[in-house]
Amino acid sequence: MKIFEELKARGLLAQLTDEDEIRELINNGKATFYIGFDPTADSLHVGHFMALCLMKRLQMAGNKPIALVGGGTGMIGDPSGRSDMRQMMTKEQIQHNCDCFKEQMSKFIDFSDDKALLVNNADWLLDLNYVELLREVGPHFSVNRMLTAECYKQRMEKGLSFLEFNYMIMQSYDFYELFQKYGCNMQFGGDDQWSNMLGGTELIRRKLGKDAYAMTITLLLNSEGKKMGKTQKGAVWLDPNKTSPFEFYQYWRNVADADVLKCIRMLTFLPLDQIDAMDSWEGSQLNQAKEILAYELTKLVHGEEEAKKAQDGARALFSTGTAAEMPTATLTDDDFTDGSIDIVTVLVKSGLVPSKSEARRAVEQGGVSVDGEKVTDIRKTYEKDAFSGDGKVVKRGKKNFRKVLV
RNA sequence: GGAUGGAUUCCCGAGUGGCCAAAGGGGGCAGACUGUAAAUCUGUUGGCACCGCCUUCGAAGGUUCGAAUCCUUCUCCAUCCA
Repeated sequence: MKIFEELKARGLLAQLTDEDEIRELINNGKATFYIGFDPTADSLHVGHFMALCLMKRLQMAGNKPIALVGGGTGMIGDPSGRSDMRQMMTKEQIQHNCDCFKEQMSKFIDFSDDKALLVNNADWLLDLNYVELLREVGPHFSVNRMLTAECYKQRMEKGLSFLEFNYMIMQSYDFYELFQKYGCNMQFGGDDQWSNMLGGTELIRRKLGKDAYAMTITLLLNSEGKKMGKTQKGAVWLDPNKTSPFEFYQYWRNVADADVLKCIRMLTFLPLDQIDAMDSWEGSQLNQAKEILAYELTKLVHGEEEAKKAQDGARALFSTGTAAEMPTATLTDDDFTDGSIDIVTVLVKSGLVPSKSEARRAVEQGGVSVDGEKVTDIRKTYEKDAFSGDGKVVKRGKKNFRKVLV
């Protein structure tokens, strides 16, 4: 099976400008393609991960990827699919985020020997002259048509600033620039980028009279239609300091039944026939598929060793309630009064709850246990010695554990 | 620049002088049931020294015994006019 067919079978392809041409190019390793990453945070997240995997797959098939970090476009902020304006970032922030991106990307993509490129659009966008740019590309964009673009739809109701309106032009200019400089003939990206990407192919056609192609990846949505990779606390990050391998593992271990196979298909590198075999799994067997998903993804992002640790930790934790692998918290002398500490304070200090009120509530509702024993009295106290040695395993709810040491 | 309407707790959205830490819904959290799933049911959802106190209803002032509610100024947003 060729790469194009594989991508299709995995359900990764959303929209394409010219299916036959794109198939021809990528199946024969003739594509030089780029994917843009806007530096909105100091770490990549799951959404970026899909794009990186796509790059990797295509690179393995002999195509040349260009990873573009949006040091320039980040100054503007992409309005696509957003209902309000992004907070403006300072140049320093953007630069910092770009640096972080570069480091994380190099773990996935092989940039050696010119096999892939890493560029920053700040290098050409920041020096543009306003009037010159207007004259150069302005005539090729129809405002009427831009306004009907899907990516502005939500903003047409709530208001769209001129700043953000220009995002599409900047992104189009990127493609135009890369096309000329590196012979980049394709752009890939998330499905929400479709209109921005088309802007680029149009610009190239009008300015240079040449063809370039665009293709989007399906957005990873769960069965409820929400974007995956988000938790209550925010995104699931690829940076182990922001989302620990254990948390990362747990996120995927806990996906809904309806979403497991889709995730395995779209995110992992497991062979398709193996995935097809899982298609008929149900019940507890399907539960195993979640373990596979979690393990495979953790392995891809954090390496085999971390994946093993996370898996062993999780298994032990949910079967016996004890394990070496779990987040720890250390109490200091200041946390104890007269050598003892109450359960409410333990919960807060360990980071299991954000406030004492919530701690109290958790205990009162029977959601707290220490070393497997349910705690129901909010006045329960512990001596300092109790935490010495291996410490105590404190649990809030079903899935929140913390080993508390002294 | 002018006119009108609006800004309420995580989100949506009631509340138009005391009964308001603020209805209702969503979401979150916890419990039961389970498969670390979904659905369902129950409880809970500002903080703390928790039958009490403190801080919250865009911001700052003011009226009042008492304000999310009334007045003044300001900021931001939406719609219409220019």
